[in-house]
Amino acid sequence: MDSNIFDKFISQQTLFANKENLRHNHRPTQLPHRTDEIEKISYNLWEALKGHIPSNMTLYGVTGAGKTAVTDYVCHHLKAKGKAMDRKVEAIMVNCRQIDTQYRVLSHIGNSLLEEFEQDEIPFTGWPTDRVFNELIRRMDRRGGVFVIVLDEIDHLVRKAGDDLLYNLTSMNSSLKVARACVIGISNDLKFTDFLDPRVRSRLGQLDVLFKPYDAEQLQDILRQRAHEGLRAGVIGPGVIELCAALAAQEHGDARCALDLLRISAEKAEQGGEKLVNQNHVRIAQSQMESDQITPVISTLPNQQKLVLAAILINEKNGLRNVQTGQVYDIYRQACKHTRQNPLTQRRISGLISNLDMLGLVTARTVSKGRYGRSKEINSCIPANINPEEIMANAEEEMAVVFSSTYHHQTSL
DNA sequence: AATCCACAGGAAGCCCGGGAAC
DNA sequence: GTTCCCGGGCTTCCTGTGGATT
Repeated sequence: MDSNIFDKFISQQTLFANKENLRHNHRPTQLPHRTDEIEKISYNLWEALKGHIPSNMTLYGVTGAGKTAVTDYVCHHLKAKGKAMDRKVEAIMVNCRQIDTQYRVLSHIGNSLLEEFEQDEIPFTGWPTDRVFNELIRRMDRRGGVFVIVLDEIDHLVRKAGDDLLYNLTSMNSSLKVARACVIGISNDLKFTDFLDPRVRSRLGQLDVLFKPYDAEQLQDILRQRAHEGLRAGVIGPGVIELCAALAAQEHGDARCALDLLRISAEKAEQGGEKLVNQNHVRIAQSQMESDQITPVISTLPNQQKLVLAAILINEKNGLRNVQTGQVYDIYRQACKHTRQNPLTQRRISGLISNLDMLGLVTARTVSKGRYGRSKEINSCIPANINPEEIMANAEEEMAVVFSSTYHHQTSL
């Protein structure tokens, strides 16, 4: 008798009706508590269907407040209506966290406009940026119609690469002969326009939409609606939705987080062969999510970054909190000596620490200690249920040796 | 009020690897 | 080949700074 390792999963009954519906990047049929925002955005984009140029927009709000989902939803409807009305309307969404330089954004948009018969992709490097820009203009004109360019996580790009891109994109209409374009910027940071050139600021901020974070009750509605589409009827135990919503509400009302919690909880219940998702599954899901977020980030860190992180953790293991940059640098130098590497400069390490801060692995607050200088107070934010040594060990063997030897060498002092 | 610590963080420039164009 | 451009990692040099101490 053949037995296959997958057989047991086939016979196991699933709690999901359609798991996709519980993913945060899924486009649901409706978005509860966002009717006003949808109304504002769609009213503006309605211009595109009339062949006019819609105003540029900026959407603000914390992560998981539904900015991306709403935009995606509206753009989807816009394109569908454009097709139905035989109007040329194109919406292009770019995530500026992944595509985070001017060159890459322009070439990405340009390449998404490739006609089927065309082969000439814009190369990922090599061209001068203005040539990429001109090529983009050419392609847009050839296609014609109105283009809605959505730049998600735009604050990230501006911080990193400046506002040249926004300057170029918002003044695009003067270069375009046939086509028309408008820009929608999506930002997690309310004050990101402070970094902008005033001209760009006024052009981009023609229309602002503020997304308030969801409160716990609104999150419950969202979860119920998604659960209705994604899970089988009656598999949710008492208090589960409420708990997911409450936990996510603590995380500044992050709907993305709430959905992940619910989905992973259901997965946990299913793996356990249970017919009902209970609150305990939510707790398990929550702790798994914490480590799932952090583990891959650490293991893919470049070597030097790992060393810096190791230096911070070594301090922490010795019971030192609120460590200063200089202290971290000292330990880092020792670690380099230990592994016979050339240490980088303190200036660079300072930058790497800020980097770790942005990744959420540590917190680095700049504080002034008066006479005793101005520095960063650095603390790790790696949850207790994660063993950093293990993650480092999973990464590269060389690095593991570095880490565990410095780690133990230090702690034994 | 002046001083001064221990850095922060900007600016400029170098070097490298990748690629295009001539 | 040579010469151009982009972007990332890094260094060097630099000016700026909050607030305890003098």
